[in-house]
Amino acid sequence: MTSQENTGKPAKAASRGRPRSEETRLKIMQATADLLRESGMPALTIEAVAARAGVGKPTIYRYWANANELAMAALMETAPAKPARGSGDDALGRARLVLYRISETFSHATGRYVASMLAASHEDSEVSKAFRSHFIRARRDEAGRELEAAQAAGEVRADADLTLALDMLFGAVFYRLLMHQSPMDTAYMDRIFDQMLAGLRP
Amino acid sequence: MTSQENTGKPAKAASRGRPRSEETRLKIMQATADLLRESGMPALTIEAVAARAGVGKPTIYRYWANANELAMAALMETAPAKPARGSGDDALGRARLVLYRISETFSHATGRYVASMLAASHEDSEVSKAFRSHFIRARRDEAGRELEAAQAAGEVRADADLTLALDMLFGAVFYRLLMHQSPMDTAYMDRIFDQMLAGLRP
DNA sequence: TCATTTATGTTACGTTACGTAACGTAATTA
DNA sequence: TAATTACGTTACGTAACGTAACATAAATGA
Repeated sequence: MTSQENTGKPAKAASRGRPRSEETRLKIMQATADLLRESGMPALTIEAVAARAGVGKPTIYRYWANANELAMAALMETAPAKPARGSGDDALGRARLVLYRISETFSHATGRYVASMLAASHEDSEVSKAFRSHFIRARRDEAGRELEAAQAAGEVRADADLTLALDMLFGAVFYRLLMHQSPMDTAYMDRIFDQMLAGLRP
Repeated sequence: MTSQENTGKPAKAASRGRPRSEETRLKIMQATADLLRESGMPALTIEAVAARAGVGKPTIYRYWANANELAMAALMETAPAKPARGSGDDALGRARLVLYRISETFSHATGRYVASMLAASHEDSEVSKAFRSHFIRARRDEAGRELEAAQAAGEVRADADLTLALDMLFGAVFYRLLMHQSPMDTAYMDRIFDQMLAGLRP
């Protein structure tokens, strides 16, 4: 059994032998997150993580295929993308909140890593897919549901292309973040959102 | 003199000693582009490039600081982002052409590398800046000029925020490319553009 | 209690690529 | 001809890779 397609959280089956130590897993995640925050991706070597976490190299390789996947796993735990529940009064307001939340997530220092790792990972390992889903797909779906609700309520044109609208909303955020390196604030998010609405209103 | 901030094309001064061999430079660029296309970024080691190009390692290090910069330099030569001159009848039509051209550039196999390298490079070396400018800034400015012309001609609302519009147009393209991994065709570009226009028209 | 199974840490190993230094040679200018 | 700069070759120490072998620890089932 290779370590190729492993998310770090084993499939809980096989109740037979010695169980996977959750403590060890946490130590690895913590050491990874720390190293990443302190010294960035280039410093994130398996050997450094092993040393810092006080675990053996083979233990790491058993669950993650390379430093990249390790980083993704740690970022998913460390920088959780919380759903934007709360004070939205209407569907459009809640969709706007999702965008705010996205910009929060990615504006922090570690968020930059998340963003560029998302962009750089073309391989489709389990971890890679989970990473995408965790940080993007889930947010996008959330915003999508709100836009659909808004459409049902007549606040958005019935023939509007919501998929396209989502591409443009999320696209602007990431584009500004990755290509521009410009700051993200809620004022900017509002302008994006309003601009988009101008084209969507009945 | 370190090789730190070198674009590969020396500042042509110092007519004193033996001149930089353009042939050697080309061999390095070619080998880099080939390796990148055939086996991807992980295979792009300085040693491999040196061997393939038939040059010495130190020669490469004299002009590029690392494999990343080497790749960027090669991509700038190999996958030139041509300006979208031609058959645009009006300003908006020409802006649309720029978007087409962008999607062409990035839809090809090597374009994917360009895109993810753009996203991943946060360092601000000379090469990195040139890379950004070559593939993004220049295109964006080009499209921006057309939108301004359209605005002056009254085809776009006078109070429209063009910077924002450009973020959304370009953002959608890169978002779809990098985060979605979805195909880009002119039909999609048209939908993006039309959607945006819906919010910009007087 | 004891055999079996699985996870872990340690140590060790061969391999690859790094980035630089030293040297002799080639190409150009003054 | 002397000075200068570029190039290729060889060599070196270092870092990290990824894996193998081994002994040990922790759980299960008979």
